[in-house]
Amino acid sequence: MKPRITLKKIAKEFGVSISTVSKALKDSHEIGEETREKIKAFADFYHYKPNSLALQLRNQKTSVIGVIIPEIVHHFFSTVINGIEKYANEKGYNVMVCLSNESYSKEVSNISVLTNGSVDGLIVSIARETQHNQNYSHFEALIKDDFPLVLFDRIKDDLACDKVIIDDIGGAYKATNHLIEIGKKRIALLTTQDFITVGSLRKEGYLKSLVKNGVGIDESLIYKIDDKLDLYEQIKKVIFVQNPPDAILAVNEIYAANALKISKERGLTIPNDIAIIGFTSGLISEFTSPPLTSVVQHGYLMGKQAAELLINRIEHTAPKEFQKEVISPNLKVRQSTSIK
Amino acid sequence: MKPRITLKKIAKEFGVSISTVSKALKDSHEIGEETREKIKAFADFYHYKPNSLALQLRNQKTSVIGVIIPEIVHHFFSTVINGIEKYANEKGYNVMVCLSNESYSKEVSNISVLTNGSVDGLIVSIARETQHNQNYSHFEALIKDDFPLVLFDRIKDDLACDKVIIDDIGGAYKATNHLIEIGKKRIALLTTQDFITVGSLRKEGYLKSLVKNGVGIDESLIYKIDDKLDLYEQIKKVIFVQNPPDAILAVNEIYAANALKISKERGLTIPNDIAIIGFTSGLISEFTSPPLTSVVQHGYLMGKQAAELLINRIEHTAPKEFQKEVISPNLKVRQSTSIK
DNA sequence: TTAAATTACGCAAACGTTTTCGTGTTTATA
DNA sequence: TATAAACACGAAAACGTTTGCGTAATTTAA
Repeated sequence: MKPRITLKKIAKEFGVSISTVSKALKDSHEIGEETREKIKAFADFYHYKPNSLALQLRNQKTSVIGVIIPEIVHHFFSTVINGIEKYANEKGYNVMVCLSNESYSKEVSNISVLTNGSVDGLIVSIARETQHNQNYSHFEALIKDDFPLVLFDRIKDDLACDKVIIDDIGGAYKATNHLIEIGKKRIALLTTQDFITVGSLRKEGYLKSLVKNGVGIDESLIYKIDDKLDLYEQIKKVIFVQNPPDAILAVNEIYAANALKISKERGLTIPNDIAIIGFTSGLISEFTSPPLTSVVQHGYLMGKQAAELLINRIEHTAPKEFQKEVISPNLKVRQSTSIK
Repeated sequence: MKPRITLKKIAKEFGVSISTVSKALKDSHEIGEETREKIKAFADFYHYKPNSLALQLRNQKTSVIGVIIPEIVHHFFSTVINGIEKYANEKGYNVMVCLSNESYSKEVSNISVLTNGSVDGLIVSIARETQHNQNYSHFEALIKDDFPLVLFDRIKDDLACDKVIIDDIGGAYKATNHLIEIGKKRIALLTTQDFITVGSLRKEGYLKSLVKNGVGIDESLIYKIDDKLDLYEQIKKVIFVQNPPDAILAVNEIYAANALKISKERGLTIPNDIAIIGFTSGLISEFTSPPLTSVVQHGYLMGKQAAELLINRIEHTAPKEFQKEVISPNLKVRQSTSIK
């Protein structure tokens, strides 16, 4: 790479000092008109642009936001990033994305690298492994230093920072209510293992609805999918039984789409024999046949809000108390639950 | 945010010079054992970490890679980022992601911001608007300065830089051959407008296959979808005609999934009445019914290769001539083309 | 004609590092 | 005992900016 042009080089060119050049380029009236103009012309010709590292160091501000997410090949997370990027950009910030790949140690090292001065603040969705081993000391250290931090989606409630989450309980509650309204009684829940916060919250909403509607809770209808085992086989065990459920609430799109596929394989008609709802973030639900009724998650809005909270925190325009924004999901009714 | 601890502060604490502290922390034997140990203990206690801005400025190296893509809410692009991030991380680099949103001016400003010293190199997929107005001067400026640059997927052939692309011609060729092999004759092409490179390349592969197999080219079977108009209505015009095509090759997943849906609405059986293949990158094709045969694009590999080319360029371990890597897509045959 | 005001610029510190090259003190060698 | 080597540390430059302050030279006012 060709060496970039600097104030020093321009200064040498005209035999003036660096400060003269700097001021000239900023149209300071301290510098004589003639000098100013020739310096500006020269700088322009060589496309002078101030080195941002130097500026960042001097100003003690990078205008970069770090984002750490478990994975990026996931419609929900990429939507969130989109929201973050959009808002951050409007406010003059850039975005640095790091992936934890659900790994605790990667999350720790990402945080360590990013907080060495490269970013002004951090937006994080916690890795699965971290949620599992419950070790949040890397976050606590940030908080102790008042480092601007926003947690989203996968959060830890007792960490003292801004947060933005989806009302998972409400989403699952709405969805379950809907299934009950269309006459379903034996509603299976396809969820994750307990340590995944969103999974357990959605379960809570599901249970709440059952109770409120006077439908008995049948623990045998609650299936906890283990991500390490074969998905297809696990869901098969839900559907290929003597007396399959008459409805399924799945905590994500993939579970729902597989449930749909397997139900059809078993010859069940949808939604009459079995109705299906999934939490969604992607496009799959739209293109299955029949299309899947879904709890839609507004990732873009989530990203925007997270960025807003963070930037307010960075720029000290936030209230002293930490905020917790809750985003309500919608129920998008499609044919997998519309009984004529 | 609490002020971070610096060499200067440690130096003051012990009444030694900054250089002594720096050397002590690096276990230099220039510093006496006793001084060294107490400095290290102190630094450790206060979690001293060198400020990376300062290091970057001094070393004239950021170890950050800039990535500019048209959009991120797109399975293909997020897969590519995943590949970039993974490889870059292994090599000690971080990734800064910017979105052009298909806009020329946004692309220009992104490049301008990132090349002001914040990144060591750039990986870019060109915005649609740029491809349209054919103004590549912002790239030419980079190239003139020998700024490390890798273009992927949406490239411009005459720019002198490393590139990685998918063999779109080959992919469409394979797909069309496959349709002909299963006995189809009136194969429609659902493509983009001509200025989108990938669209026109895929068209080329399609035509090449028709010619090679002695199937006549019927221009009326080539449909150029306008992204600004309603997608559903445009595809409807392909299928709801007196004599619909007996096969469709769609240049992306969404076109294919919609074609499938509309074909079913019109009462056509798939694949007997009409076979469908799409270029894919996401998960939709897997969950439609029937699942869609697809040309799969290996975004992860593409990202990895782009990162590899770039880092070699940055670290001067690349050959002088620019490389052009071509990735061959696979044909994943599913039921939308399997005639028993 | 002299004092005051203005003009046009340079110096140097600051941001936080690393590293080369001293330099003064102690220890070892002849 | 004189000299050389080893030891332990500091000064300063360099990366590229910005900015408060100082200061010559010139112009203005009295």
